[in-house]
Amino acid sequence: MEPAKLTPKSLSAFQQALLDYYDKCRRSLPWRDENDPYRILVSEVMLQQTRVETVREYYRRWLKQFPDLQSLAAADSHEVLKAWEGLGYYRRARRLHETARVIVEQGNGTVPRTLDGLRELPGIGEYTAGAMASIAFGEAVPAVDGNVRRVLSRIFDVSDPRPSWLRGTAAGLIERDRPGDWNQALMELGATVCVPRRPECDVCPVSTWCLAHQAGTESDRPTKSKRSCPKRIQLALAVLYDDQQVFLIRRFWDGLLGGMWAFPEVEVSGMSDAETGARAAALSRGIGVVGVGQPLPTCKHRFTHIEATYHPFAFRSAVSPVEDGAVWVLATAPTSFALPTAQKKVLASFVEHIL
DNA sequence: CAGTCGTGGAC
DNA sequence: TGTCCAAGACT
Repeated sequence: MEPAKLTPKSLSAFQQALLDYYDKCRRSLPWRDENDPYRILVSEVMLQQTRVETVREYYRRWLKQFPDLQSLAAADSHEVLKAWEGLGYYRRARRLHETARVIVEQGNGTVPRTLDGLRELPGIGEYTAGAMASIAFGEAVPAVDGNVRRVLSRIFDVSDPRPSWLRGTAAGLIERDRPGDWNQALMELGATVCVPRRPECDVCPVSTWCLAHQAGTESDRPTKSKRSCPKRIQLALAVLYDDQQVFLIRRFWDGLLGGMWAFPEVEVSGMSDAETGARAAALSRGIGVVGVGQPLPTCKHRFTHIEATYHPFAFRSAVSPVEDGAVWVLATAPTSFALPTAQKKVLASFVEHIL
């Protein structure tokens, strides 16, 4: 087909081409062909900044554990966090839990049906509200995620589209009969064909109308922002143990890994090895440490904006009564305690070297 | 508004 | 190896 420009006159052909592609080629996903607002909600929150393949299994287990809004609203915070363990961005779990409680307690269990109503809920931003409103309730509103941003940036050959332009443009393209499918079709195209690197324009159903493809600029659209390099920090960490038990504390709800269980730690960036060991020992004050700390191999862990190097030390101790927010658990099976990936690494190292 | 907030996979 | 990125939200 000859190159064409996307105009009000050609819009319906563009819509038809993309929806045909979606109907024919869409991936089979557990949350597709689903009209339960709660299930749509869970999938959308899990998918925030997280790959489809990662979400699949979490989604399945989550619905088994929390089959509806009521069961989630009634759940314990730590139980919720444990179900989210390993997914990352743990504040999402807390906000999803809050949202469930708000809907059950204030909304009588009825999920808001409009974008504006959904937008009020914690953890539901412009994208998620648009996705929910269009997919679950058929409201003709845009849902601009990273995929849609890339697709529109290429179709209109805009290097750095502003959020307001994206919303307005996406709103003007919506196929009014199938808003939910339309938004998902745009995302599906971005996820499978109009991908960041080496887009497959030769099989793209809408390349005819793509200005970037016509100009040969698709690889440069949208412009990739240079992100700041992660901060490097050193952390001393204390593994207090007695027989097979280790000591964990619950992190504060605010901040990194909020609410997760972890070994006591302290930042020691720039300090000497001796000072690092001393700071690790200081972490165990008051817990009844018996001997000196045994250093474990350091391990690196990369967060989004932090490159952390952990310096773990194992201290033989004695199980003693602990206050709220601390616990002794079996090192080989800390079940029911949500542990961050980095802490699991340290725990595995401890089990291997000390136990 | 630029920074905060995880993790695993692709290349 | 490092680098980028993935159905963002919130401050």
